[in-house]
Amino acid sequence: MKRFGKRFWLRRRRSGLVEKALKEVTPRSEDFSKWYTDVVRKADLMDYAPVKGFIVIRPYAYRIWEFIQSDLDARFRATGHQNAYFPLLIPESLLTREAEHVQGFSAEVAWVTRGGGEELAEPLAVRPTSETIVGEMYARWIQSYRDLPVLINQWSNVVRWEKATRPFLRTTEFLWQEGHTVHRTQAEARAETEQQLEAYRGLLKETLAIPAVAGVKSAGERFAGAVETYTLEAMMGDGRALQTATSHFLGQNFSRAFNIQFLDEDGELKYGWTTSWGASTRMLGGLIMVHGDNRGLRLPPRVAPIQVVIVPIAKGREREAVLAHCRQLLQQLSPHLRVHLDQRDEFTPGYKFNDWEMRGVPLRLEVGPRDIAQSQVMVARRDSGEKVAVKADGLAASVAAILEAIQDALYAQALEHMQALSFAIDDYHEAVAKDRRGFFWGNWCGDEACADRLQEEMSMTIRCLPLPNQPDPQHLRSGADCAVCHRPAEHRAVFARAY
RNA sequence: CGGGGAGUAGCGCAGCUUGGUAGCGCGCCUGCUUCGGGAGCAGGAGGUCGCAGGUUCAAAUCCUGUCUCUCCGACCA
Repeated sequence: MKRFGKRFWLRRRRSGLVEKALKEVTPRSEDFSKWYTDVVRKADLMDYAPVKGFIVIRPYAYRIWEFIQSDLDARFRATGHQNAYFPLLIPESLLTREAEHVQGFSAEVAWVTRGGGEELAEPLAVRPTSETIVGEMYARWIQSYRDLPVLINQWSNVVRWEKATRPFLRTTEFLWQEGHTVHRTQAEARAETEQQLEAYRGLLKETLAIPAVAGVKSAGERFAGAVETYTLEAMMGDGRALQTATSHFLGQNFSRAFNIQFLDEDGELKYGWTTSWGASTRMLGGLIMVHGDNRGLRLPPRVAPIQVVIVPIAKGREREAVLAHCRQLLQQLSPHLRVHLDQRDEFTPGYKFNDWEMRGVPLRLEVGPRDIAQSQVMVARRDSGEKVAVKADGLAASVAAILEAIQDALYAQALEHMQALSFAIDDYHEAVAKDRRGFFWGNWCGDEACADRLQEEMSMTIRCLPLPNQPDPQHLRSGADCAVCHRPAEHRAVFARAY
């Protein structure tokens, strides 16, 4: 995707298109990246902070995050998890205890070396994730099999010094939740890992209207220190993949490193089996990139801070009457829905239409003298642009039904998009014909050399080895060879460019 | 971290080549008229030219450094 030079904009200016183009965002099809950065700023989702890679999450975006939080929190609680909070700073000696783990994170850890005006005896790491400090504490808390399982989640911020950052998708500091559990048996820990992946899948599908491919990460893409990493890969509007949540089976790697031992029923001292799982504010980026369009954001009703906006068409003498009517509507709908009445005097209805569309409000009610006279309101859907008259009688029910329909329609559209850009391939070069846009399902021999070749030649990675029930466009073809080296293949894999 | 592009009013930009009083559009403020897809007229406010050094009588403009954004790669949620 290339940027447009001065000549391009000069031409647009002369043609008179520039006025509109300046107010709108860059069309999505024209330059997806530019579109994305335009949208996150113009919809007041974020602003850049003074330090590289840090952003301010503005109230509108934070509200969406809160909906994600409460959804996940409910799911976690329903499966017996509790929230707790562990410290931000981790002593160097703790962070370095699990060999693979340190190696994976060392390059992106920020260190605190001074405090109270003095050099610290031991540098403190700003947590990039909390397995280590959690492990240290769990070792103290766990003595007996009767103490298991430990099912704790924490909502926190973490810092990873990234080289290239993008709003929400990859910021130096980000908000997330990280669950950390300890189990008596391997089977139980594995079940936990899968259960939490399902929780994320539920959030994505039911609340965020985002379909995803569930799978296992290849060894090269695995979380540092994990035995197995499960992932949900969603497809963005431009066909690239986004890892939206991960769930790790950590085996006994951390319990051995941190001495998380328990005396089992049989009198033997055993190491616990641990898991960790997380989802971050990156999901906000995914939400934007999956559903957004040329007019801006499109929010699924379940996470829309404002589900319904009422725009009065209040002109001349009828002004007060219309506003009064709108206030009444607001009263009527507010108990059931998140409704906002746009009473701003300084903007015309047309301006407000565009403004709320940019912010992704799912439904707009237009109320003018004509509607009042006919006992109706005009209802405009953000997802389809469709505008219809709806009877004032039973409006709350009608509106609720339309919101449900929008929620479903957004999921259906996203699913259709993912399916349309999912291809079965025999050889990785076939991706070129599709401009490398989409999920390419092919066989893989399991050799990292093939993954490297894919990376070098195509800038694509192995997103995951899909779980058995996933929507493979061609289903498993036994006996096929690796899409890269054409030796006998052991796995089915999804290849894609990723964020 | 490598390679491109860019930082001038809230937003989008011109001015820089050839140093000499900082501009335009939108937005903002006030007033009036408006209001069914980004309203009109009149008046007005707003800028340490990212930051720090240097050259010069004089720097937005030339030189050096630095910070930040952005795109394409490499590394990760």
